[in-house]
Amino acid sequence: MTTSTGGERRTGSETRAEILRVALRLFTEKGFEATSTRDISSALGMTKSSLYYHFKNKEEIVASLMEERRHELDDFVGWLAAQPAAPDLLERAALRWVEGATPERLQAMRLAHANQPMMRRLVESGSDVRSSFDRVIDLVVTEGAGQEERLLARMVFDTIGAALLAALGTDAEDHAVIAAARHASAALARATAERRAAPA
Amino acid sequence: MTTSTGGERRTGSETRAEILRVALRLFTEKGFEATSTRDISSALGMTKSSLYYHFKNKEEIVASLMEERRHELDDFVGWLAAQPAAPDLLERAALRWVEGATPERLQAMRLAHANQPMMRRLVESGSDVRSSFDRVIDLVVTEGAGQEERLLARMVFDTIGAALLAALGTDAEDHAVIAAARHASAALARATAERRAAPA
DNA sequence: GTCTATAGGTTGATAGAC
DNA sequence: GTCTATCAACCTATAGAC
Repeated sequence: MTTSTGGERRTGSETRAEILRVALRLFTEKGFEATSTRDISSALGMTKSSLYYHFKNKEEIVASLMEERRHELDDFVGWLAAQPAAPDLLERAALRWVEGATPERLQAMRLAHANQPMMRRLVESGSDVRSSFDRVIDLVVTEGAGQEERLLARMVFDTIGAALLAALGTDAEDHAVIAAARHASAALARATAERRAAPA
Repeated sequence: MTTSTGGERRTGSETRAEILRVALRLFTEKGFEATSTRDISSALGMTKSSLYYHFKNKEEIVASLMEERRHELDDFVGWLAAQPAAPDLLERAALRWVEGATPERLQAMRLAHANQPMMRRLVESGSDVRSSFDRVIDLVVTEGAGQEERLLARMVFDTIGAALLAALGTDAEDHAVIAAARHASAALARATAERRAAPA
């Protein structure tokens, strides 16, 4: 068992993972720009320079953090693309996405929320989480859908994000966040389906 | 008509408002820490020093930005406290809150979302938007409600936040965001009411 | 792999002239 | 009210010894 407060012995290959763990916490709590490389290294009991042995620069740390979570979404897109069209596809898919949430995904979302401007920069420079989400929406929305319908579909999928937002500053635990999100996804998806069946 | 790109003459009393307008845009786009006082001043066609005539420091600019929006929430709490208890109070109150959204409020929320860590610091140092929201939830939730019920009530009220999150990186306009939020609030509130009537 | 030392630059903020 | 000039503090990142 190693701690992040320094002093413990580390085997070489664990160091990178520990840097990521500490950086994730600090970037989420204080923000990317407000967290210096010194903050990270001293929390680990090492010097700034050692960080640069494991990562090319500061941005690569956060990029690595996000890439870990990237595959989950791609896998989900693969599954979704293989599903036959059906009226309840939106609800089924959203629930699958929400219920598949792991603690790691929640933490990554907290990181992204706490650092929106830097995530935008990261997207512009290559790594792309959001365009994969565009695909999800395309697959789940009726053809020729308008701005508002697409927005609502996004909300059905991102109830975890919404729940995390609502939980900010409270002591709500992960399981409560996920339970609330599942509830919200189901309610929103059903309301959307009813609206399709009987449009105004 | 004055522009933010500099060169135009300004009367003295307008300067403060213009600084706020430009800072709001930059803090939202690039983030508080990534926006230097030089960025703000040069966007206005003045020097950094002039900024410090109008504001004590950088943080006071963003504090001033948030305080502008503060009264809206307090007014709402006043209205809500005067309402008699009723089964549909949650839905009515949430819809009132969502439909009363102004473009200024949306922008302030975008600012807050884009700068979560600095907003937390700001809360810790006095100004308090979130504790007012606690009062809203207290007034709208059944007595002795658990973590999850409170979280869901928060989500019913913060569908604008959720819609803004879903709209990130898209070209969705304010009216579409509000329309989606209204729809979501109604659906979530109704589902919550049904659940109360027939608990699992 | 981790260290010391340091380069090279930006930042928020102040003093004081006009 | 706005300017010029300046500062100390801090930052990311690299070079090179061990």
